[in-house]
Amino acid sequence: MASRAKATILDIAREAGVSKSTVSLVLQGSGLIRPETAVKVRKAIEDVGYVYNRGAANLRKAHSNVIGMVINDLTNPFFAELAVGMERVFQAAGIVPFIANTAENPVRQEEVLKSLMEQGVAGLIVSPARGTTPGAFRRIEAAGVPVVFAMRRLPESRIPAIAPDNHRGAYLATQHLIGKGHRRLAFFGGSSDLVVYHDRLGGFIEACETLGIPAANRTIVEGETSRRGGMACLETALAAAEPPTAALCFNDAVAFGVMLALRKRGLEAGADFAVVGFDDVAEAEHYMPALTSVAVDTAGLGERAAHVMLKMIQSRTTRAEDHIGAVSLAVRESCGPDRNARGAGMGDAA
Amino acid sequence: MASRAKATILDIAREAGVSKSTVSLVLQGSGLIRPETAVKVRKAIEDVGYVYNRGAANLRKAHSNVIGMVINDLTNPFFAELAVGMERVFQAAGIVPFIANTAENPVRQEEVLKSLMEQGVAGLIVSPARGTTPGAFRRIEAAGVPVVFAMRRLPESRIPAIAPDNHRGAYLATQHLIGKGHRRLAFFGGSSDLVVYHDRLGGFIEACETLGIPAANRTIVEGETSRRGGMACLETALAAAEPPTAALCFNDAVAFGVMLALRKRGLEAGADFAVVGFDDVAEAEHYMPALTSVAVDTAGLGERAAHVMLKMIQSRTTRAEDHIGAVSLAVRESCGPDRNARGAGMGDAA
DNA sequence: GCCTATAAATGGAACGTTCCAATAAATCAA
DNA sequence: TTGATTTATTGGAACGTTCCATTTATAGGC
Repeated sequence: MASRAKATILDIAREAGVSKSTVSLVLQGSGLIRPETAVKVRKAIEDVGYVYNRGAANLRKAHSNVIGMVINDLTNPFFAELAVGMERVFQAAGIVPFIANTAENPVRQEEVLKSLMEQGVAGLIVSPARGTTPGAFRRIEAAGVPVVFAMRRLPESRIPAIAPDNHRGAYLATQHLIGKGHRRLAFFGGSSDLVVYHDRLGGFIEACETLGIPAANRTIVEGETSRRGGMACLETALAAAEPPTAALCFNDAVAFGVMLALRKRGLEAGADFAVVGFDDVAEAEHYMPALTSVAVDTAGLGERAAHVMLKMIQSRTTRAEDHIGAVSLAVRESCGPDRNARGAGMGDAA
Repeated sequence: MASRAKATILDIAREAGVSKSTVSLVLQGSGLIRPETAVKVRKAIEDVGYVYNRGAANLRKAHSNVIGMVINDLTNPFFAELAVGMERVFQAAGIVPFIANTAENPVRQEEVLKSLMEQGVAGLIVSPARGTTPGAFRRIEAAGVPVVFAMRRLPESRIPAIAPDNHRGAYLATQHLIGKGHRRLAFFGGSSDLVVYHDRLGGFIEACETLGIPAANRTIVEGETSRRGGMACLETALAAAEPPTAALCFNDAVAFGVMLALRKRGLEAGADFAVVGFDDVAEAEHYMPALTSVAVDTAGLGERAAHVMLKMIQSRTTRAEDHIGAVSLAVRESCGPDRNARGAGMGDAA
């Protein structure tokens, strides 16, 4: 039924023959009201088709239970996995997080953050869009709303970040490639306006230097962090006089693109050109050939970020420790057989 | 700057030496205020670090500009694409949609819907979770909040739905398989508590009947709508005495699973067993072998759904026409060469 | 019986906006 | 000058909650 105008606690009160205060108490599950009264009120709530007005409540309480998750690219399954990890934690805490997508666009991000703030969120978990300006979170910090960065962070910011050990992951992957006998390596994808980029590229370079790959034998191609970007990177690199024989990719999307481009050229990932991805999304394992990738425990990091956020809200602070998650290399087929023992043909797949 | 307590329009008013009403007018971009006054007020807004309290505003206006998108499985790129299509439209309209994931869980969905309603959304676009009870939207309808279903709909519901022509899509795909010479067909994945399932299965069956495939030669295996589900379906089907030689899958995720399971058995999708997917997600084209799939123009349907929603909100109605989107079959490699001309070897791919 | 302690329910003042009706200031017609 | 008209600005009452301070009812102790 429900009349046209929305029902309020006053309507409930009238219906149940009690005061609005009593209804409010029932709504909050207070133990102060007599059970029979509570039952009566709850029946009235049902009868009038009441829906709680959180906006009005927050006006008094100034303590919303809404948490915003701002994601830079929802179509990248990596971020979807991250979001799902966080949701698990929030769900257990009885909180419904609202997800918003920025599509890697700082302007859009600005709008999204503004909207979330206006909505009165209790906290924000953000994977900042590429090209986010350093001041983008100043107002939010000033407002005292806790923020944590997930997966990505900003150059100089006091906002806590939850991210994998990108440097080490890249180092491990590069080391693996060099161990396989590759001497001309490439780093594909990403752009230097991302802190993660420098972390990962840094690990790549450090491994090269430590293990004796001179700068002349290193190809670095920036590019979109997408399949398309990966395809472009490979084309660029293969056009060189002495092209690389292996590549560490900024992320799995780029790696898939590289593998695709290889196939287009009649080359086989693994046998003809080694490719390693980063993030280890679910598909990596099922790709053909299966993609070697740096596993970062995406969902685990999402859970961690959510926990940190919960703790910050609870302790009313805007500060927290960074968390650097452990990484490991999931070795599969895409980085191919050992080059030192070449000519042997098939077999061997890590 | 910004003091501990949140700034309100009264603080701005004091700072700018005007009344709160004037500030409110400026905030709403009313043309009634003198430009110099507006400038002064805007400066004050900046100075005090004000953030608009939409909850308080909605209390008066009863007209929020928040739209909720409730998605049953964000990790399925298909739904992520849908969400992105909608976002494009809403962004142009200056609206920030909030996305919430139900993880295919009706209980979770209930919570999510409740939370969104309490937040005072202006409208809801929902892809209902599997197993949603018919009454799940009764309260929302009673509250007069416009709802549209995207991709999925409920058995008996007056809520408008935006979905592809599932029946026809399945018919086309099945027809194609039969045309290729297959005589024992399977339908893999999905479950009968989904309306879409019946639509797609219906198309499959109609094609079989029309084109002379007797019921005895049809295998129908329900299963999870995921890669895992697809793998299970194939195993079940191949265990039969006279196993099928081709399958139409409920969606692409299932199809990928089937292809994976084929590979595990040393069989090749296309050559040894034909598989066709549904939805045509971005990866389908890039898979190995490339997946034949029913293309539904996901992003387009998302945009359509968003437009319908906008129109409903604008015209204050809760009714709208269903929209059935056109479909087409994207023929690729996974359905293999023509069986009638078998033994010829390679060649032919759509 | 009265007084006190406890339990249960209540009225009213906030919270931060919007919007109507009203005021004040400026302009114009006579 | 006076009154009418337009242009800018303003006070105050709402919106639907929460929560404090009270009130009212119930029980217990003597």
